Amino acid sequence: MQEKLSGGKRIESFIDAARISSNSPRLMLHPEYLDDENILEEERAKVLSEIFSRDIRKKELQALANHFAPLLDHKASSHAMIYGPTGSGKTTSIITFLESLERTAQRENTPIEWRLVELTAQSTCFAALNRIAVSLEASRTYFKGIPIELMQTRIRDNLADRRGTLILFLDEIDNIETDRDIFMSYLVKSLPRQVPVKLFYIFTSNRLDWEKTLDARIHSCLRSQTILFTPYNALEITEILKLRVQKALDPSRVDDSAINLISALASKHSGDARKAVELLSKSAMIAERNGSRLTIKEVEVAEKTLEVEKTILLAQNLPLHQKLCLAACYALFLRTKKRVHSGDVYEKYKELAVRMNLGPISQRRLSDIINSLDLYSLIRARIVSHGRYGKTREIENPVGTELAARTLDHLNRLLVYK
DNA sequence: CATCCACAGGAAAACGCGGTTG
DNA sequence: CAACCGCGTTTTCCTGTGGATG
Repeated sequence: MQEKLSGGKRIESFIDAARISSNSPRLMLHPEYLDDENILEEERAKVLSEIFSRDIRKKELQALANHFAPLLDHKASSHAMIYGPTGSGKTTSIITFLESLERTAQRENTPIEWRLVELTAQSTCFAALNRIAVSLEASRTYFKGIPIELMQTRIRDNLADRRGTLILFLDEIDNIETDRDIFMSYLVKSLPRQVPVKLFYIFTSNRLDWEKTLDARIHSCLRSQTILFTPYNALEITEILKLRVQKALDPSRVDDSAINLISALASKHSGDARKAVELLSKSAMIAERNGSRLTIKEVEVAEKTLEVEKTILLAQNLPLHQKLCLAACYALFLRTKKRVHSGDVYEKYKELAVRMNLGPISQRRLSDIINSLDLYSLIRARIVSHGRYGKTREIENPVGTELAARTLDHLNRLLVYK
């Protein structure tokens, strides 16, 4: 009885607290401005144009304009190759630019069209052609199993009645893993000859050396202008964040020092604006929950929780064998502390696989899995030679003991052992 | 200096899947 | 329906290699 009463009282106090905090002055007035995924298209454009009007990315936009302006006067131009790390505003800048270009062209009655082809996930030559076809006709996706030539005819037929100029914007071209030479040579050499429309491409890539990985003959055909996007510096990120604060939050409840900390963290780490906004969003959520202002303290907490959440989310969405591999690594880290070797990981992995009644995977493939986990920064692997005692990968724990233990715990609950 | 460990990672073959075609 | 197709994945087979050790 006593228990029940106090339990009931506790809940009542929760409700009261919730009412107080929902009635107290709010920090997040328009949270949708902190979420790039769910923001309305036109609002997004507005926010972006404000960013650009503040002279951010001016140099890059100018370069794009210089490159494509001749098209308006029916002069020749060439393809554009655009490099820059993630979150440096490549995609958004280019889309904004192309929209403006299209508008200008319409005013002058010069038909210029453009299409965005997103190659977000890693894919193949076939999948990429598929996406191009889809972006051209906005109809069904074709599945694998049909010959690649048919795919190419599809694209060609679709372009056959087009005239004027078409700009194809292939975002993150380096995601094409297999047969990129075939793909590129088709785009650059064959296709333009088969269709009446004037074709130009814009490629973006995170990796600076992407062009050099191409076959030399294609490379020489692809006479292209290169434009570089440098990562945002702390000042620019501060500008971007301030804009978001104005749009989404109550600026009087946000400390300048907090914003400065976020941009310092983001610019030091990667110059990735998306990450900065994400951190701002998380900090604001924490501040809102505590009913307090957004200060340095909230940012610090947010950074910590963001790291934990991301690691665990990443781990639980991994394919089965990668989960097992990760579990094996973390288990070894917790037992032996420092470095472990790939052979040890394979043994441990096999043990786990047998416990789960699974046929274990070959060592060759585990080697690739270790590489991919390294790519996600869940482990750090590097090749080290121990001379007489062989050459192996040494695997270290970059996330810290505590987080590894928590992730492992999470994984163990997810995986059903015999 | 040659040796040889303990793997890395490339190449090719084998497999399985989701699809089309006759 | 079977036969077939091309893709992506996995296995098998293999050659390559940095450097401590004898």
